[in-house]
Amino acid sequence: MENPSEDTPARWQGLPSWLLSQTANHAHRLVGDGFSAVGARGYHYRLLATLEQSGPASQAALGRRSGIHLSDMVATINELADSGLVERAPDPSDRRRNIISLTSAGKRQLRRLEKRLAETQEELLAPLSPEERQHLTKLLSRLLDHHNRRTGTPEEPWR
Amino acid sequence: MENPSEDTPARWQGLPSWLLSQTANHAHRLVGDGFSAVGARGYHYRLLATLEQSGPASQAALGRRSGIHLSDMVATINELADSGLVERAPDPSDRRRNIISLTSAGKRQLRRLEKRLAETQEELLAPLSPEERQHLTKLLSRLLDHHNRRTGTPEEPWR
DNA sequence: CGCCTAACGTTCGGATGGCTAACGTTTATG
DNA sequence: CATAAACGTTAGCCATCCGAACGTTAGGCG
Repeated sequence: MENPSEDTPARWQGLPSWLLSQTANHAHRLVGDGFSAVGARGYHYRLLATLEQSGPASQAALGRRSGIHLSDMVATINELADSGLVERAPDPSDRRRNIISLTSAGKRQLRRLEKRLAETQEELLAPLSPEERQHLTKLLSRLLDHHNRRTGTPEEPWR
Repeated sequence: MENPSEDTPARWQGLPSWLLSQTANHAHRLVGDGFSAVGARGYHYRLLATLEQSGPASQAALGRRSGIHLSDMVATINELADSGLVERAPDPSDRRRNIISLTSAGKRQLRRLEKRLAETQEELLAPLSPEERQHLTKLLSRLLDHHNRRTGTPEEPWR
């Protein structure tokens, strides 16, 4: 009795929101696998990359720049600090703050993660030609921009 | 001290995997908001839609068709059954199975969810022209197909 | 016929990413 | 000085996706 319709494609499967979610699932899985092969996950990469780019900063500032929620920052920094990839030091000029900085081990880990990430992009976009990849990127960027503007912008909202 | 680089875009933000994930997040949020306005969530819609399309079936069969994990099916059906949108009856010909069927209230709910979903697509794709929407859909479909083939195909794996 | 495997439903729990609420400490501002 | 704001922290929720385990029931095969 489970055979009468095993070939019906289900109508929602053509919806952009569905395609987007599912494709993102695959991407998420690929990225996650790549990261976990090096003992990390998305937040770790985002934080390390933000740190390298912004330099040492307070947790709150890092949260703003990386788009990681403050309450998740705590755990993320704990994990990275436990592995010696990051250092947490009190800010002498403001005792509310911790100053987080990248260690050299952290930099090395970041290099590894970037490598994985690059490989993942290849795997993710395998079936598309270079032009198609570019086109997809452009379309997605426009969508993202639009919605980021509608919702509180994640980057540079203050200026 | 948090100003020196508030304008650096962060390099990962151009990666397709990132664009995909973030855009999907927005989509997910939009869809979820639409659904929750009618007291439902994604799994509910997927199950109801699958039910209408396949007709009554066992939980395992529905799980296969809808792509919902068996262990999540239980809770989903419980919730839908509690709201009277779905009925769970033992299969007289196989005592291992429950036969799940859509009630008329369930059909009505499905109509509502479909309406929301359609509105959401509009909202999601607002900044794109019809041709661009089509192009995006096509590119995503190709990606999804590719990866679904690589991973265990979600639909019709047995045939 | 009996056994063993496989399918089914169920419960429990984990991972990831995103988010809210509360609270104490510290700084800045009116 | 007093009040407001920022900071870090803890605790918790939600949705989707997933794996492990277990008892029950059917089916296939010797």
